[in-house]
Amino acid sequence: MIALVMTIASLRLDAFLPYRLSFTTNLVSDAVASAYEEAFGLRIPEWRVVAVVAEHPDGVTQQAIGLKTRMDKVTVSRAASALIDRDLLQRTPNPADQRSHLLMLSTAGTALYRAIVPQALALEEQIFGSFTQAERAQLVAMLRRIDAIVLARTVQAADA
Amino acid sequence: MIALVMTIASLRLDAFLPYRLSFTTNLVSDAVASAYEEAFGLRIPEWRVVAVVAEHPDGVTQQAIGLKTRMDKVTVSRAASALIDRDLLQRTPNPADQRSHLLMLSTAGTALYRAIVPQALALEEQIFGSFTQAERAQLVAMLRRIDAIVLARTVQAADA
DNA sequence: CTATATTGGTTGCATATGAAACTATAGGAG
DNA sequence: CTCCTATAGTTTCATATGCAACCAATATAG
Repeated sequence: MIALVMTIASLRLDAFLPYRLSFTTNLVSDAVASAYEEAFGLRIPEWRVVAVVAEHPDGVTQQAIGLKTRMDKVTVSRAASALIDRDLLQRTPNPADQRSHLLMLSTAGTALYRAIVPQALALEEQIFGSFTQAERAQLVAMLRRIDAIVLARTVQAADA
Repeated sequence: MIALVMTIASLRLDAFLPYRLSFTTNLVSDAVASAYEEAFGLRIPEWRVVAVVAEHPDGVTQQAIGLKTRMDKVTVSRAASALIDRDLLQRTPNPADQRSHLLMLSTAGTALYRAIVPQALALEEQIFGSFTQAERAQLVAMLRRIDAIVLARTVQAADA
């Protein structure tokens, strides 16, 4: 006698990778966001702009920031103007293109950045402290693999 | 002669784990969200509610859904009413507590769910197809470790 | 039993986010 | 050059999200 087993395709949300990813990220982002907000009055997009600008001592355009972080140009624009209003960021003319400016940290912005970095690293340590360096590298590698796949998929979709 | 090396704490946003996590999740969530939206007219919170309800054939309360998914009760409430408006979800009285209802899928809701699951799995396959089962398990395990740590941290903070 | 505190869920409001329209500058094509 | 198209950035508007206030039902203290 033959046993015919009908399997209905099934899914446990709890084990569904996009869900798990989102679940964890929300937890982490909330923790990070409230830490920055509380300690420095920065929102996440602002912190990101500060970080990217800090990594480009010769100045970056908003467009470059948006490209790198995949933040919407509106988000970058608002984060930048908030930072400029607080004198943490400076605009200097971009000799190569007058539509844009080069953003650099002001003295105050540099000081703020120097103050944030240790706290950011400490927070990362609090969360990932139990991960070995190998595990962290593994996690980052997997995330980057996913990035590459989804980005390729998106480009494909845009072509079609 | 002693070389004194001053190291300023430094951080590359690109290698900062909370950032990487958020970056990847945004990519994946956008892809998933547009797939569901396009194919079924569901937003992510709605899809999650459908999925959780499907896993509880005897009914679940909104509160239980919120607890499990960590979605805000407002988000759950709105997702549920949208689904009820579309006759995908039914409310039945909760004998144990008259403030809440037990949510179950309607016939149409069950049919929708059966149609979504294969697509959701296919999408997961598109994104994670190059991951072995071991790698997927590893990724999920890491994410759950992070969840546990952040949740513990949050509870601690609430106590303090 | 009442009176009070708590909890499930909804509604209202305030904020965050992104798409689309717009402005100003750049970069060709003729 | 002049015209046309494309791009950097801002503004406007529509939508998503979550906190706070609220209502109704429940649990607890006296």
